[in-house]
Amino acid sequence: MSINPADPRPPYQQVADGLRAAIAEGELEPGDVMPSVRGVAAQYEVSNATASRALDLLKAEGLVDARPGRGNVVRPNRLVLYVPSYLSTEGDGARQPWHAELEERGFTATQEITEVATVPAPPEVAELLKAAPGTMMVVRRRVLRIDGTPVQLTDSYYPASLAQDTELTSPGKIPGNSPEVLERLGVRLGRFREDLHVRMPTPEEALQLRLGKGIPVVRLLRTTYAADGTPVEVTNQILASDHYVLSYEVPAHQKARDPGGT
Amino acid sequence: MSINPADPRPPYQQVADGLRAAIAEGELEPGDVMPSVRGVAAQYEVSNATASRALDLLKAEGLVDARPGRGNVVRPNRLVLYVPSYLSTEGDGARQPWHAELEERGFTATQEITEVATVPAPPEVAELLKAAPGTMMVVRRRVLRIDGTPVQLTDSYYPASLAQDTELTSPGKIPGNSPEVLERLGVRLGRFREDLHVRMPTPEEALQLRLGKGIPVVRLLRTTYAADGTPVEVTNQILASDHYVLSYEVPAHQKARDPGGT
DNA sequence: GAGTGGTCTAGACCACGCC
DNA sequence: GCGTGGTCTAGACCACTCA
Repeated sequence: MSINPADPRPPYQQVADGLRAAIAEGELEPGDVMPSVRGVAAQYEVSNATASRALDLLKAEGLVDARPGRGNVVRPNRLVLYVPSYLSTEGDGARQPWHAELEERGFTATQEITEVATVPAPPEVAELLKAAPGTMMVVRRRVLRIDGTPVQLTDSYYPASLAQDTELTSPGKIPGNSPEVLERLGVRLGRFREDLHVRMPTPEEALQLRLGKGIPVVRLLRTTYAADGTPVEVTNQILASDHYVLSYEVPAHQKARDPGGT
Repeated sequence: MSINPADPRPPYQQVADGLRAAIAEGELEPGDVMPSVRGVAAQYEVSNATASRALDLLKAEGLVDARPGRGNVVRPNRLVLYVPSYLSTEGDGARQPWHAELEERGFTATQEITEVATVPAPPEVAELLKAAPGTMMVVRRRVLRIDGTPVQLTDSYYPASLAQDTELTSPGKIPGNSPEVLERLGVRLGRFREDLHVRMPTPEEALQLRLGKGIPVVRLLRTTYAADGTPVEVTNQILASDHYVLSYEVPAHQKARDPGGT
């Protein structure tokens, strides 16, 4: 049970391989504590720092979570939010909105409005709203929490011309989700468009979403269009990826995205 | 230009902050080489290892890419694939499939079929295809490359009953994308469903997709349903996230996914 | 208090890219 | 050959958790 000096792979990677295999083969299950840094060092006959480096690798892969003073823990599966972009078109008519489903499953979903302000639109938002850069927009920032842990940062932007002197500028919660609110303002809705980018979090995002090492974020830019094609809202969401499965349905009469061959 | 011992944040993070700020403020642009490890160590008056650790952090964030022998480079933006799940429903009729768009932009898209085999279905695939676990399926594995660099690993599974003795079992390329092939086999298509998971790559995936540190992957599970609701294909894709923006359109008469308040 | 992870230092060797 | 990143060691201190 030690490293192989003939192997071209550096020792810390060999150690990481060994630990990873132990997880893959079920010797260690989600929630179990890993052998300690010093234990690993002794077992593989490497220095303390090298063992620690190996564990760092597993953290960066999202496999392991460090709890200082307690140990390194095989990361438990955290997925709770299964999020269909729109509810099934089949069968049984109107279902509950997804956050109600969460409560059925025993979770508590809360939302905090952190800021409501009128600001110059960020360039990307301005472009999606077909406005000149720097145009003033109403922004509503909020944090969505499941059982108290933040899982989503959401900034919604509305053209000031649309939102001024409406409930959208009020600092408190507004009943209904944003499509409902827009319809209440007399907007006939046309379609939504969602652009997804995936990347590692900024340190700020990692802090706000309490992300462990090795957990990416999804940046979801949703543009809401009125029936006449005018964009009326852009929402910039940052999702903690370990809490989400995003699900989309695409009707078959549209073309799918497969590359040429099969 | 050195670290602050009074700051509770460890030195390597302070150093990382300094370097990150230099990037954010445009002192360093994408493609520029960072100061060397030894240079950073001298500048901030920390040990060699600590400076290296700071740079490791930036790598894990996907901000920096190491080129041994040359230096650490501010990661250039790599996004090339803007991928609408289906083409615009507006206006100008049939457009080119997305890979043709790529070639218009001067990229070369190639595809290699790495394996065609009949295997027991992985549990997740079996479930989506509403088959018993372990049912035999035809799998077609392929790698999609842009200008030679692999950006997507794709495994398509078909029920053996459907695929047996058809072109789907042939080892070579099949003309047309998979919806076209399915229709050629007499399947009337109903809808597609795509489930997206985001995580860090396994070492194997990182190797195959040549991923730098700090680049997550998207796992996209697409199920194709026939018009009668029968699932006829499941595709398991692993996407290099730094090459993709995924884009979806959702008609407004469906409900959007916004949480309760606004 | 014993064990844990997190961090640091100083100095060393290697492989690689470039001139 | 020189500078680069990558890695290693040995030993040290801190903050935290748990009993």
